[in-house]
Amino acid sequence: IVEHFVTIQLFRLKKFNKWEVQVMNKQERSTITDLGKCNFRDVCSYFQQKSEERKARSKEEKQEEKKKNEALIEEFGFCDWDGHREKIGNFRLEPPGLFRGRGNHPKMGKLKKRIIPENITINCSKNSKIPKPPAGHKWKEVRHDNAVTWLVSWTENVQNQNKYIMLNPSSRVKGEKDWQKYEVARNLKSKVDRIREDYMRDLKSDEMMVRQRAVALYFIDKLALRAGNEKEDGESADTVGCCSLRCEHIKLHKHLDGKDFIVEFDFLGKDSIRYYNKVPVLKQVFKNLVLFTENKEGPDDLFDRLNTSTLNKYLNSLMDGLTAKVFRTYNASITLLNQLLELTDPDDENVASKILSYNRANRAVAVLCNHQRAAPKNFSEQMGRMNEKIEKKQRDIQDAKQETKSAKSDYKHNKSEAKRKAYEGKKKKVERLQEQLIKLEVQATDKEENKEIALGTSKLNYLDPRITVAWCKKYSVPIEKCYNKTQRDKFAWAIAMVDDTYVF
DNA sequence: TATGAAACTTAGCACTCTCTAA
DNA sequence: TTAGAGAGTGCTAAGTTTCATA
Repeated sequence: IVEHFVTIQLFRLKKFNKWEVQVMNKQERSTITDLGKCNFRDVCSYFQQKSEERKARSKEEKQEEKKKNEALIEEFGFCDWDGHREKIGNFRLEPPGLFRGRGNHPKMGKLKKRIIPENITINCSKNSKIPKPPAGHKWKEVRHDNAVTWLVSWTENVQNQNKYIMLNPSSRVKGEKDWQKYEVARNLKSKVDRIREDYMRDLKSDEMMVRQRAVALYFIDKLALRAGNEKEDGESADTVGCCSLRCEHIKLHKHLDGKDFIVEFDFLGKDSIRYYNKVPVLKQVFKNLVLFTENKEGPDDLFDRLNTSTLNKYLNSLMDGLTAKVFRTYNASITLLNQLLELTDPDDENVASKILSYNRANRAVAVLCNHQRAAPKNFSEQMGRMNEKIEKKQRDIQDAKQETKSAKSDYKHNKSEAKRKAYEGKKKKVERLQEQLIKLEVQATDKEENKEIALGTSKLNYLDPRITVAWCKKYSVPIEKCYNKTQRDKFAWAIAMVDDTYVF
C-alpha cells in the first residue's frame, strides 16, 4: 500500500487528478478520507534514497548484479521452439502499479494488480518440460495450442485485455512474419496504380459509401493515415485514425496561402500524438469533403457510411492480403527507396555524408508516418555547444592554413628535406581539420533536423530492411552504420538474403 | 451486420550503458 | 576522472486485423 500511495502522490505531483484507492481495507478507508491531507514526503524520500544508493554502487557490485541478471536471462529468457533455442521477448511479468495510459486516459491512476500463478495460462507442447508453478500455487491453465505463437498469457485487470509473452523479433517466427509483411507490401507495388485509378473513379460514384471509401483510401494512400477503428467511449483516450475521423478534425479551405483546395487536419492519433497537416487535395476530393460535412456537426463522423471492416473487406477483394495498414508499409518503403536514390551522391566517398543521406531518407518516412518524439532535454544548449565547436574548428582551419602558407614559402627559400616534410605535415593538418569540420557540420545538421522526429519506429516496423541492406552493399557502407546489433539480429533474414541488386 | 475477444504489430518514453572529450 | 551526450534496451500501452458468435 505504501508503494501504491507513493505512485498516487507522483501522479498528483504531475497534476493528474484521477485516482482510486482499491487496496485499502475498511479501517484504512475510514482513517484516510482525503489523500490531499496525506503526507508522503518520508515515503518519497525513502525511494529517492534507494535510487541514490543504486547509483552509488561500486563497480564490483554492478558487475555482480550484471552477472546475476545474465544468469536469469540464460535460465528464463529462452525457449525451445521446434528444436531451436529461441530468445523470448518479454519473459518478465508486468509488475503491479498504477495504470498511466497515454494522453488523457479515463482509466489513468487505476490499480494494475499483481499477477499470481492462478491468472497465468501456459502454452507449450504436450511432451515438453512444463514449467512448475511456485509452491502452493496452480496455473490457471496449461494448454498446447500450436496455432498461436504465445507462450504465456494473462488478463490485465484495468482494460480487461489479454497480455502475452512472445518471442523476440530475432526469432524465426517473427522474422518470417516480418518478411511476409514486406512481401505483401511489394505485391501492392505492382497493383497500386490500378487501385489508384479505381479510387479516382470512385470519387464520383453515385453511391455515398463508395465515395467515402474512395476519399478515405486517398487519405490512407497519400497521407499514410492509420485505418482508424471505432473505440468504445470512455474506455480510452479520444484518438482517431482515418475511418474514425470526425468533422471537427478537418477544416476545408478553398484557398489558403495562395493554394487551392486545402484540407487542414488536426487530430490526435495513436498514443495521442497530434497529427497536424495542411494538405492540397484534388478538387473532387475537396468537393466530396464538403458534401460529407454538409448538415453535420463537429462531433459527427466524417465517413458515416464507412468503417475499417468494410474498407478492409474491399481491399482484400482487390489483392490477397491487402489491408489498410499495408499502404503505410508500402508508402514508407517506397519513400525510402526513392529518397535514397535522390539523396545519395555516388561520387561522395565520405561515409558520414552517405549516412546523412540515409538518415534524411529515413526522416522523410518518419515525417510521412508522423513519428514524433519529445525534443531532447537541453536541446538548444546542446545545439549551441555544437555550433561553438564548429566555429572553433573553422578558426583552427584558418590558423592551419596560415601556417601552411608560411611553411610553403619556407620550403621555397630552402628546398631541404626537413622543410618539405614540415610543409607536407601542415598541408595534411589542414586536410584533417577540414574533414573534422565536415563531420561536425553533418552531425549538427542531422541533429537539428531530427529534433522532434523519431526514426526508430519506421526503421523497425515500416522499412523493408532489404532496401537498406542493398543500399549499404551498393555504396560500400558497413551495415553496422545503419543497424545496431539488435537490429541486425531482427533483420538477419534480410541481411542473409540480399545483394546490391535487390529491387523492392 | 454488429459485437467482442484474441492475437498480433506498432509506439513513445524512461531508463541504463557506453563512449567521448574536457 | 568525470560529466554529459548518445546509443541501446526494456517496458507496456495502443493500435490493426482476424475470427467466432449472435
